Amino acid sequence: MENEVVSKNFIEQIIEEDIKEGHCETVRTRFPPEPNGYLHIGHAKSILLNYGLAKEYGGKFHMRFDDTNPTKEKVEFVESIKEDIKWLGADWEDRLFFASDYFEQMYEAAVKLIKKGKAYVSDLNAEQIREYRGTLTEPGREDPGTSRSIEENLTLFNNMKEGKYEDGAMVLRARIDMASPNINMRDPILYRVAHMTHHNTGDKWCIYPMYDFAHPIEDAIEGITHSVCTLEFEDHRPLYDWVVRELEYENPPKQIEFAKLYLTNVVTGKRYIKKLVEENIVDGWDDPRLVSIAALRRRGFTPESIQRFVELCGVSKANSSVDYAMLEYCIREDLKLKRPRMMAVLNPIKLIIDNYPEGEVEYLDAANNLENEELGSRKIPFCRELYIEREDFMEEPPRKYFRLFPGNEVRLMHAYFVKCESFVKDEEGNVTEVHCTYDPETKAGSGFTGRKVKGTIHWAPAPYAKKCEVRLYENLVDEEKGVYNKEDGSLNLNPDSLSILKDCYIEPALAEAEPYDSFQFVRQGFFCVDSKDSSSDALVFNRIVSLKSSYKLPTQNQ
RNA sequence: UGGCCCAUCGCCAAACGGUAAGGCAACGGACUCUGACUCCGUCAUUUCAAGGUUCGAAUCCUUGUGGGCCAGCCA
Repeated sequence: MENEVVSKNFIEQIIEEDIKEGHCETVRTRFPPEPNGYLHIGHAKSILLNYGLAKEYGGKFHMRFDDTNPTKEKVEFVESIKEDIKWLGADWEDRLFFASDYFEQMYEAAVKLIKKGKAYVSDLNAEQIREYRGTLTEPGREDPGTSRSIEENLTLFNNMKEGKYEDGAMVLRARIDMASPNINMRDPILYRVAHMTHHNTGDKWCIYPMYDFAHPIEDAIEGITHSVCTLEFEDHRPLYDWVVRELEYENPPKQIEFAKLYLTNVVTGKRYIKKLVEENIVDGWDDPRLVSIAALRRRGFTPESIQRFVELCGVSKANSSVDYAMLEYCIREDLKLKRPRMMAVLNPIKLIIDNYPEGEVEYLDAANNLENEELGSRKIPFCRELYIEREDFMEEPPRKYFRLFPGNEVRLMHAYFVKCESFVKDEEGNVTEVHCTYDPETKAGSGFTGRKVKGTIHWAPAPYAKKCEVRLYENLVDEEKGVYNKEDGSLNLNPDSLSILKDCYIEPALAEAEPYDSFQFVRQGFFCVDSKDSSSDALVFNRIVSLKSSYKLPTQNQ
């Protein structure tokens, strides 16, 4: 790991060049979300990228809410966003900012532009503005407002601020180039009127700056050196640079764009998730099948696993979609050595050891994680009646089936070898009991080497095991058909995305598990106590991820 | 059909004119008290295509092709 050669991504290369050439001594980056929704895995990339860059170059990372449009923003979201970013491990220390704290400076900046003849008030309505803007292939036309004098513009803009106009009646526009092939440069709107209470500034303002005007100012005020954003803002860079230049900032920030993170077979669109929530297809924005930060946390993902994932994905300008398997790899990798490996029987069937004395119990020693001694050990009661996984017994086994079947011997993990002698079926032909004999000489830890078995299965002691609920998850959407329906754009939902198993048995040591605690359930995967629906007397576990398996039951193959 | 951006293995992604890293996935095999882990091995004679420049091109140029973004008083 220490010797891992990690090649620099293109942003690091730009930064190193900038430092080398003396454009800056160190870096200052920021994550600037609008508080209008919940964060998801895609935002994690941006957060961790910006935070990581600051750390890597000994710089500072800022948290900044880009709250310039009160019609879309809510405090509820600023709180959830802060919580998610903290959880992810991006520490902004005392550098928490709000774009709205700079409204005064932005207003003054606008006045400055007017005085330079670089901005004017327009009384065109929204529809007219659109008409005048032209199209992708035709240039726009001059706004009649351009003929106003500086004094008149100053007065009008002040009137806008004073609340003398209705929403939409007037806007402030930059004077750039109505014929530019880049539509963002066709006299973009700088300020609009919105009589609306802002979550931070209340009713102090009734004019609000547009993103394109506000963002470069925010960056410049905070001394951001590299303003990292996603690809769709590439066309805005000339405008970003124009604002910074016209306002004559001394250390102009540099905007750099990278490609967003997309995951395969995952739903991130706000509209879609909203619909899923409303139709009760998912259990809120933190449903474990979603990839919002809150959902990943609830599912049992760790910040470390997400950090690693983002790191592994890399940063480039190519639009791409990362395989979900990569995320699974990262969480398995993170939990592998950190978590106890316990036994849980998800789909139980009784196993009776006929030659084990009735009523007797012995407490077996079991290491919690054979690959990490620091995790210690626990005792597991062992007795005559156990539960084993229904899948681990077959009356007529296929080839290469190493588990229990009549006449076959397997190891009960942490316990003894048992040999299947017989089984019992009900009237419908379902196996209800498997009967075995055990060999006392084969006790775990005894050093027995007399013979070997091919299979080791897990179990839970019937009288001592605790019943619980386990939820298994698959992709929310159909992997075969693709995420979206080609006809109407709706989601191709996977009907099996959630399976609830209510009749599961866990070994007694697991009874004390608290919300967010996670474990490996041996041979099954990693599981986490659900933070929403679990209680101490009715535990609910979420499967975070299954273990990899090179064996498929033949029945599953068809 | 205006402008900007992108194209390297199934999926990410390096390579910066000197002869295609790495990870995920997959597939063999060894090991195994998890059919897990670990280990060992396989996996791009070729970089969207065609031309050109060069002793030498994934890298530079040209022309195509494919994909993304832009016509909010959203960010």
